Amino acid sequence: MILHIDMDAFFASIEQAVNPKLKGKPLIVGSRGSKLHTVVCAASYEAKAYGIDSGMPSLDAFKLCPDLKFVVTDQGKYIWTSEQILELLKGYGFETVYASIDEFQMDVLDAPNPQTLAKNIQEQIHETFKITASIGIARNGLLAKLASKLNKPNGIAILDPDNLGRTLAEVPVKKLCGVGVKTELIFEVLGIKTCLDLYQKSAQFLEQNLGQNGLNLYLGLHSSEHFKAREIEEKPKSVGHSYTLSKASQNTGFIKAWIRLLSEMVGRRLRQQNLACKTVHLWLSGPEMAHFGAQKTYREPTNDSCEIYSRSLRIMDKTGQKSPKIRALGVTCSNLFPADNSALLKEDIRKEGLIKALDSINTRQGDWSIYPASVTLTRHI
DNA sequence: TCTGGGGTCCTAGGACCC
DNA sequence: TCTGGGGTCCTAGGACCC
Repeated sequence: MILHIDMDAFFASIEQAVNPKLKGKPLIVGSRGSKLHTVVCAASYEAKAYGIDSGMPSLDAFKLCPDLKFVVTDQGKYIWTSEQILELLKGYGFETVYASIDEFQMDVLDAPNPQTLAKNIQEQIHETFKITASIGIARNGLLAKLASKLNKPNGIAILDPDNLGRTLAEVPVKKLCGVGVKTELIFEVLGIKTCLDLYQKSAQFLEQNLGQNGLNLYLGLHSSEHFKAREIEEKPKSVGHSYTLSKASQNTGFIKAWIRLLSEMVGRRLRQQNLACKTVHLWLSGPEMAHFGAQKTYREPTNDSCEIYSRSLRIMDKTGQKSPKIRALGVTCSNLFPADNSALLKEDIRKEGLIKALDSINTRQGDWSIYPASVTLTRHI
């Protein structure tokens, strides 16, 4: 059996646990400082009672509940808590993996009473962190994850041969991880409405109609395979940052300053993790240009923000437009390798030394103590 | 007054090599 | 000059998740 442990309103619950003034209050956590120009990252259960949920524009959330409390995300705090929870779970002696920042899976093998185990885990998490978790139990990861959503918050649900058919018949297929808007549309045409409808289709039927995605869903539902371990320590496959401007801009200098800033942020993260990238991906979008994205792979890996910036600019030239109207933009680096800090040329050695010095100033004095002057342009217009 | 930001995986076609 | 077959890497874009 697999236990899927899903934290309830994770970010919002942590903020309430840390700050007693927020306890019992409707609260949202937003991804950015300007509280009317962001979307809801997490909503406390008090906020959910007003119909607020993650993904909703914060403006709409404030309309539903004017007294809403607002907190800006603090990723460091959430990652730290997530790691602590993983350690706690590993203490039970079963193989446990990280599924996302607020989800964990535990292979409890043939534990005699998984429900009691789940109850103990919930209590220990609550005692330690003052937050709650919902737990799903089933014979594989996909079903366990589905089960964890059935009794939220602070609930336990088990899917076993006794209740599987009955339960799946009540759950819309959209609830299943891997079924998004597009897949749901295809299912509608095929007459698949509930998870049970999907469960009863053959592998061949699903592969014919949905290709690999269909086959994966079939396997996810029917296999009793061991979950795919994804360790928290695994290195990322890409690192990126993006930003949406408050209104579209045609000012090339301003746009370039933003690309410089995003390149700086990406470069810093690469250096912190001792990685370098071969591929740089720049994307731009605006009212007249739904989405322009292009990537380029270079022979030499880099984690120098300046180099990432100039590679981005070369991609920008490919838009073929002189000064396009831009509303949102992003810089992402992929094709990651361990950084090789052994420059040979005199000039490269100097450059490496300079970057190291700047990074150490920012580490000691706080982020953004020192940064390229051109970045200040992002604030002046 | 329009809905952020961080990711992963998959597919299909082109370029190029042997 | 034209033809097969096998394989890798790169790019663009789609779908999905938290």
